[in-house]
Amino acid sequence: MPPSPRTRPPLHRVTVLDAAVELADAEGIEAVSMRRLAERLGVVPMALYKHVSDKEDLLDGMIDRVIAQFQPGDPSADPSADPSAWPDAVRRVLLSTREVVQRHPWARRVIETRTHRTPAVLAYMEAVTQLFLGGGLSPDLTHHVMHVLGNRIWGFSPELFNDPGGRPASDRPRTSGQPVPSDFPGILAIAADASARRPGATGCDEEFEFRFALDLLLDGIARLHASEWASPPL
Amino acid sequence: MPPSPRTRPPLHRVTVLDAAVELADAEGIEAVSMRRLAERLGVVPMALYKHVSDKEDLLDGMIDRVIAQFQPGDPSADPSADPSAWPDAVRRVLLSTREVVQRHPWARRVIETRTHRTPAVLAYMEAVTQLFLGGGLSPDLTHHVMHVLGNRIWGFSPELFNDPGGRPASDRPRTSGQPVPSDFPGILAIAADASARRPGATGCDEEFEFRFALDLLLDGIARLHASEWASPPL
DNA sequence: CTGACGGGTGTACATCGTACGCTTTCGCGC
DNA sequence: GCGCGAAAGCGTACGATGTACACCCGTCAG
Repeated sequence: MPPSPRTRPPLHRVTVLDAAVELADAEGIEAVSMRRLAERLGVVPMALYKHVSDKEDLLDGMIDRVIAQFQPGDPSADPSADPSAWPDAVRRVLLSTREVVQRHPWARRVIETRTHRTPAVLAYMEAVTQLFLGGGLSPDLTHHVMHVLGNRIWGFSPELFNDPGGRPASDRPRTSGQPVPSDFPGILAIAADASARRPGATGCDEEFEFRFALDLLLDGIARLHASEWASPPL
Repeated sequence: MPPSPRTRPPLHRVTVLDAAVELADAEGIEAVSMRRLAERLGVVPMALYKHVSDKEDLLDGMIDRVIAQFQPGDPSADPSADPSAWPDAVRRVLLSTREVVQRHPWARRVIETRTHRTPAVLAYMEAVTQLFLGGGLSPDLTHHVMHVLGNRIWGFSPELFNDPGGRPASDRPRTSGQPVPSDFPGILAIAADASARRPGATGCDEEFEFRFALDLLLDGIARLHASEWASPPL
């Protein structure tokens, strides 16, 4: 039902979110306040609350809009054709993701402060997970590999699976839809495998994940060192 | 009475910072406002500005206090004794760092929002760098390895070396001291090597760093997969 | 005694997120 | 056409936050 014409077409969630993304791109994330955003949309601040439940929801939605630009699967390449092709597939996806994130520099910081796993985030994780599973990696290995892709020097991993990211995690109803588990068979397979291995455990063994990632990196580094690796010439 | 007794000993920078860390540990980082912190110190909010230049400086200082708990070098182990011992040394340092960060869960998020490279941060990076250099790794390889320890699934790396993290990076004078380059010979060696390889370039080649990290991980993962790796039994 | 200075005070302002209630507009069954 | 209920937008108001600015007071060097 097309909105009948008035002075200004009515706002919608995506209109608001895209305007926020645009604002952040142009003036940085700290310029994205409800008032500034409303002003840019020619509307009073409180009008926005008809489309996002609060600012957290706005930020969640902005990230969803960015993630929507990812290209998690290249449908032209059948993943099961060549079982050894998964590294290239993963490389392609991550490099394309990187390109998108670089176009929205603020997204990096915002992603790290998100405490909700929105459907878009889960869908992206599912897509990457499927690349590994489709390549024949076990759910077990895939599980830890997904963790590895987030570990870093500071001594923590960004808790992709468990949720206690921010303290209160206000239970105000999100405006975005709730994810349904069956949409994410890959993630589910991982979770099932993990809980079979550690019955009764809730969440992942972060300590193990950290050591796993660390050893993987140190092994790889030692191998490069032993083979006298050097930067390619210009 | 040399420090003549008054109702309360005067504040110092570290007093303020440690109180802030305590507050964050107890009630979460969002509880750390200038007012709440001042209240906890029995002082009026504006009094804090005699010890920190603004809130960014407060957060920088809090991180410095956390980093001060890291144990970057174990002096009992001579790093040059066994040239193949560097992986263990790195492992020890990172696991101890991880322990500290886990005691201050807010630190993870705050570190990621810092835009300044404070002396404490640089000192920590220097210490890790020295472990690799001391193990015989080339400055070239060490350089990229330091970047690797920060790359992740989302398509960005956390720009450890170059500084354009936040936009304006207010040039108000920080209350903390300015770092002097000669204190960081390891980082310096890396920078020198890098600029010799890419004359005229400013900053690191983030694109290269990302691909380097990605390939390192994918190689390691493929190797584990080929050897039919599985989680150790409980 | 005096004057500078470092630490602490008090007031004031702009900005932020958002609760609450009102008005306008739109689409639809009558 | 009419009325009505829901959706969309408006206006006011409140409490919190970071911090600029002017001031006050106790200490100490001269």
